[in-house]
Amino acid sequence: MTPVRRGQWQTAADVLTQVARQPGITRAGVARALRLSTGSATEVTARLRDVQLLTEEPAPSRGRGRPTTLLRAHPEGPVVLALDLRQSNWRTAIVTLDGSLENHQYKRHRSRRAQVVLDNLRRQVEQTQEQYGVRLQMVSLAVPGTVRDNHLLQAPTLEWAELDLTAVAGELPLLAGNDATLSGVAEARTGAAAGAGTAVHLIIEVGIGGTLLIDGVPAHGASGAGGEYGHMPFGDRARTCPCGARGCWDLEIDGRALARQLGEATPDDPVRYTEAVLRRTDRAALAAVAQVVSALASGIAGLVNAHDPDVVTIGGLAIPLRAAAPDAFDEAYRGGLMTFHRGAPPPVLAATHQVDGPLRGAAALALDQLTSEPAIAAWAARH
Amino acid sequence: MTPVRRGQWQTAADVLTQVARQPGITRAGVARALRLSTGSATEVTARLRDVQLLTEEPAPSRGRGRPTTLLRAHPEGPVVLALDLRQSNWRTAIVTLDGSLENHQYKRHRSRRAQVVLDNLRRQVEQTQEQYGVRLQMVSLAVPGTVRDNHLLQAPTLEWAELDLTAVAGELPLLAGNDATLSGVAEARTGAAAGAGTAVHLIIEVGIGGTLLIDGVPAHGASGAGGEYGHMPFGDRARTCPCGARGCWDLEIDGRALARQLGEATPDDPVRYTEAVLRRTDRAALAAVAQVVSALASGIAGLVNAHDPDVVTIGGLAIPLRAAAPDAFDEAYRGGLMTFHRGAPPPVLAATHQVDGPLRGAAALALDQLTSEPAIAAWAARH
DNA sequence: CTCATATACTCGTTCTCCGAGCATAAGCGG
DNA sequence: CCGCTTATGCTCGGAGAACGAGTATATGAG
Repeated sequence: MTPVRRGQWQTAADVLTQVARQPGITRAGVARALRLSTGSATEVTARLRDVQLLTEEPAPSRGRGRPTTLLRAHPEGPVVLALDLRQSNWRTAIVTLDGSLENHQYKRHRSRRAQVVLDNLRRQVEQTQEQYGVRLQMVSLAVPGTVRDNHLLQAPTLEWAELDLTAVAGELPLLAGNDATLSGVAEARTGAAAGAGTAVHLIIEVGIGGTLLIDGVPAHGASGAGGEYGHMPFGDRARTCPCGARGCWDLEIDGRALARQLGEATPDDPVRYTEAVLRRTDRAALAAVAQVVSALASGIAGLVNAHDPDVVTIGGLAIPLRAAAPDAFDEAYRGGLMTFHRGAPPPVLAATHQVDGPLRGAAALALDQLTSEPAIAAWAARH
Repeated sequence: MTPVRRGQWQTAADVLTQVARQPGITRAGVARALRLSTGSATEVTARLRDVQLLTEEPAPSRGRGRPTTLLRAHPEGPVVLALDLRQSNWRTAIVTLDGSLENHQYKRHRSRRAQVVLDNLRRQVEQTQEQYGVRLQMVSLAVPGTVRDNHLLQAPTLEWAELDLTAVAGELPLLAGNDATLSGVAEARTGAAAGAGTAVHLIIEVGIGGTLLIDGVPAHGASGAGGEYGHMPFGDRARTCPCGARGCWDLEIDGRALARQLGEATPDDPVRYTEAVLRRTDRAALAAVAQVVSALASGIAGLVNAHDPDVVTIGGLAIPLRAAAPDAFDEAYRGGLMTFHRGAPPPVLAATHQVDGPLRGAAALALDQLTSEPAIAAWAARH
């Protein structure tokens, strides 16, 4: 075995990163993006073919010139299993090196008990391992809760206790992350925030989740629990949050807040409750919605002041909420901005990936690891 | 001129980055840190000597073995002029490639008018250029205000209007940044947050400034205005901030907040006023301080929830404020944390760089540029 | 004084990438 | 239908960086 030479696979890794980030890119396109000479492009792609990382197929011609090739994942190349665990169902897909998702599956939970669900996920991993063998390199898991070092610390929608997730992947490396964070990654890579240097992503379901993204990379914090914007004290200090803190923004912007405004009981399912309130046309409902939308927008303005993003993306219930009270949103948003931001406030865009967001984000972060130089070098050493 | 070869100076740039980040590091130490073979270390240092970027001097021996050498800036190598503009004075230093500050100067403003001050800074740059010639590669400037693309947008303490700062550096590249952000960089590189992957730095003078640091790099946002944590709506929405927004945290944690608590007029100099209140021992003053400290601590807790930092560093008046009411601080800090953070809350440490922080941070960011591969390659091409 | 230790220097080898020149596969226009 | 244009791919010699093995050197320990 040859020793690891400095940067031996660096350019190859760069090529794979391009391929993973821009599915369907051509060989000539990669060469342009990385400023590779045609000679280098030939050599690098040949090397990647040799070690079963990529194949090439003729690209549909676009104008004059010698046709180039599309870079595709090798049929014997490495894959990642992406899992998205949701409240009532879960999704899986196989991610290949060219960034495409295959073998999409959607399954409902029969039982929501943690052990049962995790066993099902574990079985899925085992099945995938049987099917793909050593090609399966990694498992990437999106979870609706706070994740820290592959431990689930709290999951309000699932109502699970603290939980170690590593068993799901068995011997394989696991990459567990918060679903809101991962959907932010998807937006920043291929969605509404594509190309943004700094982006803030927020998603309302039960409470609010989100993440700060810098060049497409989430600010995951010391242990992966970054992005819990719902627990910043933007709200009324008199209210205590289930998280243990007081005045959390969370309490001001979802179905629970609407119910409070309307003097109704705290709903069991805040998402459905919110959707129901959004269908109402009575004055009280409209006022409650406007109030919640204002709380959302002024919090967003605070985050814009703090982070100066190029763009803010919103997902989940934030989209219909804003749509229901656009004026209240705009007023509170602009009103919460520092003066110098008001000239050209960062746009607040609806997320383009919806249900697929977490899965695609999980896929993207896993591919980041798989297309890193050491991972490529390790794979190449075995072929 | 040879075309830029991919990574031609990459290892050399890595070596210089090490030297700049750890002043006084030895050649053997760099080789260990970068996992270079002894042969490569010999070659790279020789190359760096040849192009007048480094010199070596015998290192004081530490134990057995052949003595190694200290890597020092070359006497004819590139330098940066670091400037720290403060309310009543300004500081300068020359920064060399090995990260050391030379020729420290401290000057009081004769006039605080923007044009006069900027002219003085400009003159300093010109003098430095006369003295150092082409060795002077860049000017790095710390300013007590919001900076965006080398424009000063607002500077409450200086009471200046919006202002273009580029003229200060003349033809040279300018790197202007907020002083609080830069002092955070200093903490993250060589201060209390050294080694932290994610750090939050906060500093109270008039209002609160700060930054989120990821691997020692500040999250500067789309245009360099990131880190304005003082303008997150942690406070009372009834109050309007000079920044244009409402409920800003800023209004709850400095001398203006103390005066409001005490029913006194808004002070002209909130810093001195705060220091005076901190010397008082009457019940009203103690209560006001406790209130402000609580507002500070619960805001910090919110930022910890959001960013999950390894460590929080505080500077300026935040240090004596916390010292004056440590119990109020701890209670509000812990009380504002999400439950899972309470087991091992990130430490809130006093900044170790005090007045030198902005200057050292400005120096560090400038050196990041100067020790980047393209800058090294460009310099080498001329020697 | 000798040995152990840590580091520095030398040199041949390996490997990647480059650029120049040539080859190739399309579309375009007469 | 045949050259021309255009974009891309392939080949090959060369440059340069980094490595490893071997050797040299300066210190401390016993």
